[in-house]
Amino acid sequence: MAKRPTVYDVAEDAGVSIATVSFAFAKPERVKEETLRTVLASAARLGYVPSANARGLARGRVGALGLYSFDYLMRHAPAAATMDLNPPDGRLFPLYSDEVQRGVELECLTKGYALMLGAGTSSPHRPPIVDVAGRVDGLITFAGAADPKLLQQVSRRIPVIQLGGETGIPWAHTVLVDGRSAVRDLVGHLLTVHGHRDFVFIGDRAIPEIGQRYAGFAERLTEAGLTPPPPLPSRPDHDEQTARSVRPVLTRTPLPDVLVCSTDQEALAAIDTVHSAGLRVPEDIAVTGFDGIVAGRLSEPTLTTIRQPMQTVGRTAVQMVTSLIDGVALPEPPVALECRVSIGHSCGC
Amino acid sequence: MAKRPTVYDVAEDAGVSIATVSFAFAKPERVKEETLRTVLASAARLGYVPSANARGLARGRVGALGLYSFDYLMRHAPAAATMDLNPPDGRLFPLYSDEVQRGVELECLTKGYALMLGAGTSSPHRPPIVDVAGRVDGLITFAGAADPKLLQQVSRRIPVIQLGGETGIPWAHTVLVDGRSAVRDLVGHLLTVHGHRDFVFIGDRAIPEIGQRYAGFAERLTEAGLTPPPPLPSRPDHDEQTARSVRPVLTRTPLPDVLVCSTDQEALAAIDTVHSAGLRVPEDIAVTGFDGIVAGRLSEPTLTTIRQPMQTVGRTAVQMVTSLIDGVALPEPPVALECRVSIGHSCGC
DNA sequence: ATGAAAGCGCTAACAC
DNA sequence: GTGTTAGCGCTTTCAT
Repeated sequence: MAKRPTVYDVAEDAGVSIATVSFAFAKPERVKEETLRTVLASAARLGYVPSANARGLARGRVGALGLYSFDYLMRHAPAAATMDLNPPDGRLFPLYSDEVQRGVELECLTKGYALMLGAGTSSPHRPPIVDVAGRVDGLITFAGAADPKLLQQVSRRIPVIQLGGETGIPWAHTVLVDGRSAVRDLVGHLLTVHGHRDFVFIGDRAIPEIGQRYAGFAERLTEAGLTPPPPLPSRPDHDEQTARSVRPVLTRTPLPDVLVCSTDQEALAAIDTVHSAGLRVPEDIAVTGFDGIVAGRLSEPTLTTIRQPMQTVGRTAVQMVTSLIDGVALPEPPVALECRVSIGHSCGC
Repeated sequence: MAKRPTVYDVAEDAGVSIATVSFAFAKPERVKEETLRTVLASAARLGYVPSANARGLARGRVGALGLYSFDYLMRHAPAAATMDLNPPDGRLFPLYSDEVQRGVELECLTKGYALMLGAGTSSPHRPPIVDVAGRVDGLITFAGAADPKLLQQVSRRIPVIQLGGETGIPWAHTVLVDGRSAVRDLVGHLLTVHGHRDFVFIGDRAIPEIGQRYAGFAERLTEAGLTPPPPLPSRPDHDEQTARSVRPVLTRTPLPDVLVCSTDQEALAAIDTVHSAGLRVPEDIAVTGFDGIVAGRLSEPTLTTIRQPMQTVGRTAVQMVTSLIDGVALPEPPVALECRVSIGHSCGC
């Protein structure tokens, strides 16, 4: 690690100017064949690795995108190495956000962008999201992961794409997913195939995406001549909160037919709650989710859910930011990605 | 995106010098209370986002680590959005490397480092790994993912940690996993619990980690008075190659008792091959793997395997690079992480 | 075809 | 406590 060689070192070693070294790497055709060879040879011998930061500074573009996720990532760590040895149940990894991230990674690679994740030194005046933003040409963030005020500030510097969340925010574009009609389909399945009539919805309608799902739920029930119940409060990242909402429901007589949950994580928590109340899924009560995460396929019973095209969501986001970076306007109105009902055993099928 | 505000803009707006702006963010205590407020207010109003690149350039450290993975990531993408809607079988994601990556991500976050993934502009003279290396303070790479020559070159500039692969390479440190004794345990299980005697090993002994696994295999068989067979050629990322090695084995009379595979991916490919030959696992022949990936728990039958502490591998790597960055020498000799046998149905249990 | 020189945005002495 | 200034390593006109 002695002293990191720079253009100057290479230039001196090759007996040329730093400009020539720069050209040798950037526009080889502008340099005489022989000079090129000399320069490249010196570079290789010295172990020259160009500083992408300096290049970024000089050019005004660094060639990297940023992805900012929830910090509850942190909570999904095995506490000790021995825990890591027991096959995990998928309740921790991979989650929805991980599959989206994978899509982002893939698209970045194909497009030749490096991807910057998470964040650094949380000095009081430089919050993580700002830190990431300062390192990249464009930013993708999960809705709700960062303070909207900061996001807005960041969006004055670089394009920002939000995954999920409200559309129509002037300073951020979003990738849309059509959860509403998928939930309509799912409720239709529960109504017609299973003959369910007594529905419970679990989830926080205040989250825009969940609001859409609830809308689909309510619409379909209304069409069937039923009165949609208000949603029961719950959060995907808070199993105990979900349990608190589910428990009272399980004492009703008669039991409702089905718990329609706004995410798979909540559905899995609900199933746990049902089980610990001594009841069975789906015999006593059916449960459905939304997302299509891996854990839903490892659960007992397997989860009936709605699958989002998670990787495609990530890829789409990358396509959107890179367009904006290149100064290309996004198509209006934005296309909403399609979801699909995925039948498991938890609905009674 | 108009014009990105810089320290100069903030300084002018706040009526101070750029140094004061810099201090306001870096060492707030060194600035008078009132000045601090003024500066922060200007910064907020202008939408100032500090450039991490410029800071990195000036300080000689950027506060980011790099992770370089296999480029066969690219092949693991759903070809179309509709494919993405069908619940995947886990054969594509998450793989071994994804779980390790997760560990790297988590540890980076807790340590306040940003994480740079994959790479960019493959100009002929700036290969991806060099590109990543030019953006970070330390690099983690999967063994075999990059050209050793380039790695060596990079290691002159920043510390490099290799995941798996040979130890004793002077220019790179590696995270060790004790696969050998775990395979010994697994073979012991197959010998004593199932009474197997006729073993087949599938995997490429030339890959250092796999070589270790084969060593454990051979040792344990020898102890039991059996003669270990030579390994059958195979690669984790090449199902057809695995199939070609397995097919001839299935025509032997009598059939071998068990196929001990060097990775889960090869084991899953082997199971497919057995099935398409019209045979059953484990009734006709048992199969075991190594790694403990998610797909092994979704397969039919579930896979008996050896679970690596994948997240811990990633976290350990981060701890190692950051130590090196801070100028702290690594303990000698390196500790090898422990693996554990994970029983599924594919061994006959 | 190659070199000289002016930045890119920020940090860190050092001076006031 | 705050301002001046010299770089950090590279790109990029503009000359030659």
